[in-house]
Amino acid sequence: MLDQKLIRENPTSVEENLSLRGKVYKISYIHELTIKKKQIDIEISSLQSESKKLSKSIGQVIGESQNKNTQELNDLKKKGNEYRIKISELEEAQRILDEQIRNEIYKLPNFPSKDAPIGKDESDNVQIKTWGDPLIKENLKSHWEIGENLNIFESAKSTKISKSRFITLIGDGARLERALINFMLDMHTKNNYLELMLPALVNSESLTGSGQLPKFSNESFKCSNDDLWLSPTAEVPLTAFHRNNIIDSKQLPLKYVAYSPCFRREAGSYGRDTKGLIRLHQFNKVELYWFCDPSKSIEAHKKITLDAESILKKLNLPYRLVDICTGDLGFSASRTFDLEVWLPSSKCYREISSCSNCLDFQARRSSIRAKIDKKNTYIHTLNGSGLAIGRTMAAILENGQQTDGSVKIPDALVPYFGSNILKTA
RNA sequence: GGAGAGGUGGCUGAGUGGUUGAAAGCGGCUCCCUGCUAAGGAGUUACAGGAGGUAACUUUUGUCGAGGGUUCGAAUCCCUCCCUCUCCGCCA
Repeated sequence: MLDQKLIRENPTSVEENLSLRGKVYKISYIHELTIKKKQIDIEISSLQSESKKLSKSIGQVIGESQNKNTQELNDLKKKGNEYRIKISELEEAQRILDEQIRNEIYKLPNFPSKDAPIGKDESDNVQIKTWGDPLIKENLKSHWEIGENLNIFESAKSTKISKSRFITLIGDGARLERALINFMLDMHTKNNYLELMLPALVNSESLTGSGQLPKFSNESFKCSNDDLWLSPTAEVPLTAFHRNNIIDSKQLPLKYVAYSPCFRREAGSYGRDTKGLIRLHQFNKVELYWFCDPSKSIEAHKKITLDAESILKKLNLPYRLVDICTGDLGFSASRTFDLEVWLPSSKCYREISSCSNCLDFQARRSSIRAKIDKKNTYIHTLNGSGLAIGRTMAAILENGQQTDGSVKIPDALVPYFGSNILKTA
């Protein structure tokens, strides 16, 4: 959420900053609302002050006299009643205005960072570096072909169980998924991340706090009988973990790692990535998350990205680092580095981690602060996948494939998987 | 799911309509005292927001689980919701 005070006092700069996303944002309406609301806030406060003094004086008069029905008292009470009516009218107006402002302000995305490359869409993203040698050969199999041959996952039965875009992992496939989760959690906890196992169902307030609601209600699954949704990413409960908290600034940065299943409706992506492990309604992910001092978030963003990268390096998977342009930034992000892993069958890099600095955008929505220099200050939040498990498995299958149809397991994973080769039983 | 009991400051806990943001105790902080420690004494100590000031600070509002209501005035009375505990039922 953007700062309401900034919208009220400097609407032009707000519009300019937002327009870096390559779209026009008109905020004159919300600007007027914030001005009106401020006036009402001031008026209410001064009326409350007068009314409070009056009530105290009534208390005094009653205390001093035996007779509780004097003309003086009745006049004072009458005056108090007038205050009460006036205040409640203003409070009603304030409530309506506040709701209108929230409705509007919650739909405004975060400001893009000045450091992010300016651009319209995906095609303007900037490759910062590559790591490893991309495997380029003819007759390479896709991961779903490999998976089918090895019988480690399948879709048809899963479609019967649920619908399309669900998958069942079988035997060594399930084992490999589990190995990847444990491997990543161990790596990150050794690197001073505190592991959390969070609720997979989250309420509307939590989704609003991290930015998924109200604008993207179409992208998550909702439980019809409750105010609960299937969490689309651990970023949601992680942000909500400290909602309405004032964190001791000595504890910053707080670094968390959480494994969670993620559920996404993938509305609007019909026909894309229909095969394999790339785009599913349910997938597993290990998420990294920082709550940090606002003055240190740029440095923290580099670190969280390095921490995600370290997994790809350990697994010896070729990847590249991409600086997401202003037009392609997610709603809550101010700057995002994507890690894209090489998928030889499609001869391209595919996103496997997205590391974002949200500045105080989520902290403001979720009211997460720390006392810094004696003032309660919204902290900065950063999130990054470390990594998406299903896509990591896809990359391992494709990059490790052997001519005999087996798959070489990366050395770092062998202790977790229990074998250095994945082949038909 | 049924029945009952609760939710008050960092903690324990008093407070059923009036100058009460809240007694008392513990804890915290400051100072004093004895060589150090232990013990003791005096004082001080909720939080959040707004406005003003470079700042120390001043001022104002709100807050006793949350949100409404009654009243000139609510921690206290009424309603709704959330949460915790106990018993029963169910259950991994």
